[in-house]
Amino acid sequence: MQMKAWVEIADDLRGEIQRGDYAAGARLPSGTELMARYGVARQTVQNAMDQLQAEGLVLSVAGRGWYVSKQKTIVRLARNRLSKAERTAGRGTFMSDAAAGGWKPAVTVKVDRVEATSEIAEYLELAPDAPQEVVVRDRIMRADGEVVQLARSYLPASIAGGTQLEETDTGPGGTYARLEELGYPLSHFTEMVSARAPRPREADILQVPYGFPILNVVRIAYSNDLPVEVNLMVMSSERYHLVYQIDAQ
Amino acid sequence: MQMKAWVEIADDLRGEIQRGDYAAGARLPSGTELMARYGVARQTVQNAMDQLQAEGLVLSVAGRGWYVSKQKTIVRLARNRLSKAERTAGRGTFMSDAAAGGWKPAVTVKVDRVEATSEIAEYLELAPDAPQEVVVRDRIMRADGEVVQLARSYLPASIAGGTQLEETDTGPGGTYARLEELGYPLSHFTEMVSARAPRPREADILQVPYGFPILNVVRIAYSNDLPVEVNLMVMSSERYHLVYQIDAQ
DNA sequence: GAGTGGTCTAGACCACCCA
DNA sequence: GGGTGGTCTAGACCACTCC
Repeated sequence: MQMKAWVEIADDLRGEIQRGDYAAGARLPSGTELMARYGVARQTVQNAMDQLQAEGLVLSVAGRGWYVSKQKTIVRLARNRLSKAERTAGRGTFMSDAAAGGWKPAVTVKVDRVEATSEIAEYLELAPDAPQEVVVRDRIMRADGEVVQLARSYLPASIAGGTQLEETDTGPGGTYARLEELGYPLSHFTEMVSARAPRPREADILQVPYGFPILNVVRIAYSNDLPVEVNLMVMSSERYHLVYQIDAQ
Repeated sequence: MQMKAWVEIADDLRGEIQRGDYAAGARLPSGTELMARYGVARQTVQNAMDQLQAEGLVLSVAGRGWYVSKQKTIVRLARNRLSKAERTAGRGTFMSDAAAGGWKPAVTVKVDRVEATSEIAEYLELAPDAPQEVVVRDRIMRADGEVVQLARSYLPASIAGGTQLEETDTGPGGTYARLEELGYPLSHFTEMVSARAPRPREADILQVPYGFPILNVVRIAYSNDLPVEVNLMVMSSERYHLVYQIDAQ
């Protein structure tokens, strides 16, 4: 009936999970059992389970079995995480989320200085004849020890060069607080959200299954229509749900 | 060196594509060629290509070959797509996007009336003792004939029942214009964005490869803190990039 | 008819877990 | 040591495209 055998198996198991036949955390039938039940080869069962993992329903534990994944506490990005109030309260956005979500944040930072790629130059609206040097802040964010986000920020060297923005620790309130002190009051941000499969390297770092999609966010910070920072973020879609509020005007 | 053979192949080809060895639209080496080049089995090459497809870099054409996917025109959702100006101009949000993007929109609609699930009741903040009946508007959106978005809206029957919101055609300005006429001026919207692998059925409808992630958006429309509509949207992450603007306050 | 991508099978090997 | 998930191979069949 079905064109693809593994689709039928995945549909069956998904239905059973959603109907509550298997509770969260429960162990699913083993590969050998499923091979017998459906009369298919090992790889076909594997394909079905890969699909359910990519959907976020199932978690595999090597040497033990497949388990119905528990609903992880989702991390919400509220509107006011970018508010001036949070900055003056001395919190960066990630710390702000952590405080709201109740988990223990940790960040490792690496700072560098490079020539902007054409993509970055475009985001920062650097004129072709202007200096193309940018400060790069590379960050790995952890929640309760687990890697949940990779972020890479670029700031024009003409603004950030030689300031605390080139130190690993940007101090209370983070990058945005320092930018405002340097005479660049922030007016607004744009965030562009997209999704894609992780590169194998990203999947390893974020500790997500290979097919599991990641969210890609490009945030640009503006000071009166002048772009002062662009931040490329990659996060596990299992851990993050992004929330935005829009006025109806 | 690499643990997984297909990861190495995928990394190689990704590098070659990004370095520009293969232009957009160009044909990649065939399966037989890659099997010979890397000394691996057919399935291993297939796995590598599946990965590159999920990343959105490669497109397969059955019976012809693998091609570097062209950068599709991205559909941007600007802030003012939900603005009052667009509504009074007689445009729904999808029509608004179409006008901005320059493509030909088409929508098929199915309307129904059902009991709210617990998820929907929660979004609409329906009290347990209040009537749970909701009007469901099921929509398939096409851009230039291609399916790009599935949307399912729920409105409390106490608001939408017996009105034009239960017709397939909601008239100029769409659902939101009618809600305002019915005495529910819109104050703001919340959008919650997440990503996941499509269910096989969704992948077929949206015409995306199986591993290719989809964006999941839950939009709630509020009239002075009263939720009047919840809209569950599913869209191909290949076609959609979501843009939000946030004030720095 | 030859070549292509896509799917499935049978069998093998590995790393891991648990009794 | 036996069971588990994960990966790879060799070979087969199918649908499709192009000549």
